Formats: sequence, C-alpha cells, structure tokens
Amino acid sequence: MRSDNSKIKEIFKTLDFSDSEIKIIESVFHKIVVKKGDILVRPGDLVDSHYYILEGCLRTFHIDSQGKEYTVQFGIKDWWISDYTAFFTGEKAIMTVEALADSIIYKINSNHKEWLYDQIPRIDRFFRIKLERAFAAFQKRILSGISQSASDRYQHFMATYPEIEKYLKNYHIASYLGITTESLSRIRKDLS
Amino acid sequence: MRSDNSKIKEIFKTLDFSDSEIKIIESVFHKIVVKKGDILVRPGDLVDSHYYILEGCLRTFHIDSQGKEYTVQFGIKDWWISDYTAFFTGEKAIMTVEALADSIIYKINSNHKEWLYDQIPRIDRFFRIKLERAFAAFQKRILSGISQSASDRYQHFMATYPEIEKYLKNYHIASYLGITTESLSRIRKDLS
DNA sequence: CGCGACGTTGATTTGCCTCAACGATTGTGG
DNA sequence: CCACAATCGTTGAGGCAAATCAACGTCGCG
Repeated sequence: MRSDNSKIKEIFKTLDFSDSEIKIIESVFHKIVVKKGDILVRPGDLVDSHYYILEGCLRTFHIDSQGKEYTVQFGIKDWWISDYTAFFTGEKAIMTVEALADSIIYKINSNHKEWLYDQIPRIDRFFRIKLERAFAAFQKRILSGISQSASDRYQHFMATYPEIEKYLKNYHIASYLGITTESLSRIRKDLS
Repeated sequence: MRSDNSKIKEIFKTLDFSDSEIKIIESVFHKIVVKKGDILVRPGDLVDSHYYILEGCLRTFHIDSQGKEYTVQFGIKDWWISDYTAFFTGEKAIMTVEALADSIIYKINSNHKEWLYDQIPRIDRFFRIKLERAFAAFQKRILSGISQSASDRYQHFMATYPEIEKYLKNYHIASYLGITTESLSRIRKDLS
C-alpha cells in the first residue's frame, strides 16, 4: 500500500525507516475518517488510543456538573491528541474528544505503542521529544492562566495559534480561555 | 563509592542496573547541596540542567514586569524540577528555580542526558514515563485553572499535595493558585 | 422559509484585586 | 537570650474585571 506508506512517513517525518520497519508501524496504526461533530472519546471511556491528526481539527474538553464546557486542548494537522490524563494513567476519561471539522486520523492503541517502542526503540525518543515540547507549551499556558488578564490571554492565543482559528466558534475559544462567550465578545469589541 | 551508588538506585528505583551501568550514570550526575533561599536558575540563564530532588523542596516561578511572582511548579523528594520551557526548547530561562528548604539535589546536564539515553536506552523510557505523568498532572491543573473558583483550587491543591504544605508560606500557595495573599487569607477564613 | 445555533449588548451581581493599616511571627545582632 | 526589625498574615474599604441573567439580532442549514 503505497499511499498509507507515505502517511506513516509523514507522521514520523524526523525519522528514517527501512521498509520492514514501515511494515511494522503500519500494522499498528489505523486510519479513521471522522465527520465534524463526531466524538472519539467520551467521559467514562477507557482511553487506550492516541490520535495523530493528518488533516482537520479536534478538541479535548471537559463538561462539568453544570454542563459547562472547558477546552483543554485543540489539535490540528500534525498534532497528537487524546485525553492524556486517562491515556497515560489508565484512569477513565473525564474528557470528550470531538472533531471540529471533517478529519483524517491515525490511531494507535496503548499496547501497540508499547510494543512499537520495543520493536523500534528510537520511536521512544520520538515521542519523548514530542512530549517535551507539549509539556513546555502546557507550562507556558499555566503561567499565562495565572498571570494574565482574559484579554491578554486571548491576544496571546490568537497570535500563537493563528492556523487554528478558522476551525473555531467563539464559544470554543471562550471555553479554552476559561471565560464566558459574553466576556469574549466584549473583549473582541474593545480590541477593535 | 557505596553511598552515591545507592542514591543512583533511588533515583531510578523502577530500573535495575548492572555495576557498569551504575558507573556510567554516576559519571553524569552531580550532587549539589543547597540552602534555603538559594537560586539554581535565574531569568536569562541558559538552562542545561535537570534537577532531581533527593531531599528538600524547590519551586519554579516567574516574575512579571511588575515584580509579581507566579509559581509554576513545586518539587519535593523524588520529583524532578527545572525551567522546562527553557530546558526542553533551548530558549533562555524566564523562570527562577529557588530552594524553599535546605535540599540535596542531583543534577544532570542536557548533553549528558542525551548521551545517557544512547548508553542505556531504557532510561529514555524511564524519562518518557515520568514526563507522561507530569503532563497528565499539568493537564489537570489547566482544567482546574479554567473551571474552578480560587477556593476550590485551594482545597484541591491542599488535598492533592499535603506533603508539600509544610515547606510553604501562604504567599507561595497564593502565587501557585494565581491569587493574592489577601484573597487566600480570606478563603482560609471562610473555610474554617 | 423558518428554526435553532451563535454572537452581541445591556443591567446587575459577584469574586477577586488594590491599597492601607495593623497584628503575629520569625530571625538576627547586641 | 532578649529586643527589635523585618517578614508574613489578616482585616477592612473600595474598585474593577468577569460572571450572570436576559433580550435580541444574525447567520446557516434542513
């Protein structure tokens, strides 16, 4: 399968693989095509999958007891997404993972991932580095959350992730910033 | 050196090493003893070290243009600490890492760490798993920050990390929660 | 076309901040 | 070891940012 082959190369574009390694990797990645609005993970699920976004946009969010939504992460092309708390710790999901646009995803499950680490050890390093960068970004976001005003956080978000904007409704952004849609509306008005 | 040897085993307690591996690891870890108030990383530093806390307590915090402090992370026995944004990305530090008590630290620098990954590949996995757990904890903290009131965040923090409390002043906790010391004082009053 | 989802605006309330003053605690030098 | 200063924590009054509640305009889609 030549075309799937090239997708695998795209996922791990910083690594070079032999044909036999590509075969190994292909055997544990599964392509899923989802439509806007589709849900990949629901609260209470056991999350044993990690998702690579080849195309489209997804978000991970939590719904509290009052039904309010809080977005923890957006993901677009070439990002990985899941409910990481559940995926890494084995706890049940408290998050929902939802497609914000028609998307093409490559999915790998937890056991297969561990197996893959054994088969091709430099993939361990690959994911460690991905994780390091994501971790650094989260640290910055925590700092932003405790140190900046809503307006500053909004401007910072828009400047940092301009490519994501086109997939988002205002209420997605508000739920990411931890403010209401009304407040976001007023912030946008003040800035214009 | 029998005693240093045992410390290495403590740092990597989920792994088993041969004597020659222990020698390799010892050669890249350096013990530092710091006093309460000592600074390990300053804003503007190139951060090429990762710190393992054998004993004591440290924190990583940011100082904004008005001189206000925002604590991003505390660390106690058996935690790792640094300015991760700087350490992972190679950017200059925007954080300060400070000892909140007399502490015993084991320090490894970035190049040595990469070298160690090559020498003993399962250490890659060890750090990946550490990072996964830290990442999950950060995701929870972000959610807490955007979804909970200051009082809820305070109670959640105290319940989750009771062992850290004894090292902290109230203003440390306030700077971690993103509130003022006055607000924290009032929250404590309301809860009692 | 008509309905539901989305975004905006206004009035009011609330949670946390700011500024200021004052106890309590800690630590240090005489 | 005490005295005193500095640091830390608490309390009060007032202000501001963002939430809440409510109404209404707009847009996109079945």
